[in-house]
Amino acid sequence: MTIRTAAIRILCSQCPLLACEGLRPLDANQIKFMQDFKQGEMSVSKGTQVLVQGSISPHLYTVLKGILFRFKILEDGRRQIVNYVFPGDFIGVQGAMDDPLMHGVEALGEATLCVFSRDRIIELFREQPKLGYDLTWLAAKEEAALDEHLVSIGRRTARERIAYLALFLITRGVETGIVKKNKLDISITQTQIADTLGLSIVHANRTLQSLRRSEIIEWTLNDIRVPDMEAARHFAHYDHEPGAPRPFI
Amino acid sequence: MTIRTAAIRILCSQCPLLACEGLRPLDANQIKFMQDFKQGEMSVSKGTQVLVQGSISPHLYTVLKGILFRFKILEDGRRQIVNYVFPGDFIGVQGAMDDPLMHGVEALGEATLCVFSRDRIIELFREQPKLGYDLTWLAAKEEAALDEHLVSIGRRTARERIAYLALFLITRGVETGIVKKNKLDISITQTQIADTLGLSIVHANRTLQSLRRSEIIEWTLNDIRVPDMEAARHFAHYDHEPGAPRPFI
DNA sequence: TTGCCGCATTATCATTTGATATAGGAACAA
DNA sequence: TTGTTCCTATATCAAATGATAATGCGGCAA
Repeated sequence: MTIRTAAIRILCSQCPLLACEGLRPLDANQIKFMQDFKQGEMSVSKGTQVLVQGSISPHLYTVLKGILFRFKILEDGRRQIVNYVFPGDFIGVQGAMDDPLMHGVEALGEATLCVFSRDRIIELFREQPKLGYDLTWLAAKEEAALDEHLVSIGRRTARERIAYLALFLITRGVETGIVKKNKLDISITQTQIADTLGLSIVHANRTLQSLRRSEIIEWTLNDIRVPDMEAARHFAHYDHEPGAPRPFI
Repeated sequence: MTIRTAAIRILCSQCPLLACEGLRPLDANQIKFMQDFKQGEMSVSKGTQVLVQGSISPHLYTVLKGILFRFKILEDGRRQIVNYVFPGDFIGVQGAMDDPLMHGVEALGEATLCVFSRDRIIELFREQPKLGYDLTWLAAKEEAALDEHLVSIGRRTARERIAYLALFLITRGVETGIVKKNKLDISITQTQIADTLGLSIVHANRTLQSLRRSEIIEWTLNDIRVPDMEAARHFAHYDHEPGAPRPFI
């Protein structure tokens, strides 16, 4: 659990996301604006909570590197992971602009984030309408992902759910250009899988093994492998393919 | 299943939403802009699909009157209702700006909608940055609602889920000013409740009756009644209260 | 090395939830 | 009136999932 905040070391013109296949790069003018808008950087280690449920955060973030997850906790400790956060994603808006955060965000591994000031967000809408539009676009995508998660938990069987999650994560990886085709290096525990899909940990384990034996999904602490993407998509009733390049700010 | 599209009869300056308690009214300048932006109106009857999953819709809508729901269907017919849509809500953005819709929207009863052209949405961001910001705000609220639904389906028991949904709907009703305190006139079938909460219809029925006997929730085809809101919130582990006025466009 | 801790695994048993079938009431149209 | 259709309600049985407990293994720090 380490947090290292830093002054600006990475110039926006050198932003690693600009080179990221799957992400739509900003134009020169936008980069100039963002350079001024950018407040700092933050590097965190595995397990660090970047945003804490119930706190009020004056910051918004864009993920530069690493994968994180968003979650909610009930007072009695039950946890639900609501989505995963990939490079290029923007976090901190969800829920409300000023109120205490209704969810937390934790890093799955090493991650670095770009820090913005919440107060200044309206400037972005005024001075860079296209970026404002892009923010709405990203929010719409997030909604679409949450919709799909709801279908999974609500209507898919345990085996379908796990296959769905594997496909979802790999597809997100492809979309952000951090992975090639059918294998994603990502460190997710079975407890986290269970908390994502509304299963008990024991049942998640059972189901994982069943899928392994059926050679549909190979999922370890280190990576997810899908031998036959098409077959898995059919099995999970999930035929989402990587789409248009995602904007980011 | 009736759809009546009409030329503009309601001037934006007379928009029923302006008088709606719980919604934050537009200023004169914004109203003028929206009047030009508005393309028409649409009235639909109970059961009508306003947006059809898989189709490409050239329109976006603001709900003027009535309650609708968003849902997704798998090829084999399994349905998941992902959220409910109240007056002041903006629909059609979720999922993507150009691609085929990944969800449908159906009216729970009589409803009327304000119609906008999808192509022109970028104009709104350019000319009315504050309204663009409001759209993002609404999207953030939608995400927060979906997060909460995920917690319900994933981690709440069947009884908690139904209590949660009752509270959620009543609170939404209060927020948009269409209801007073602990009773909401809304026509939802048990099948729809089941499809919202990831339950079978039989189990939804069982649970509904159990909650009725416990005097926690009274839910009929015509309305939802919660005798003791505080007790119900405690029971469902859901303590969301109506918040700041919602913007709309 | 030793001991601790996080994670995966397995077994056994209890509980929740789903599937199927059937019936009754209300609304509505021929 | 009769015959639909939609919705709620109930019963019975089967299947999926959860709870609890115990084991093993690898990493890591004292």
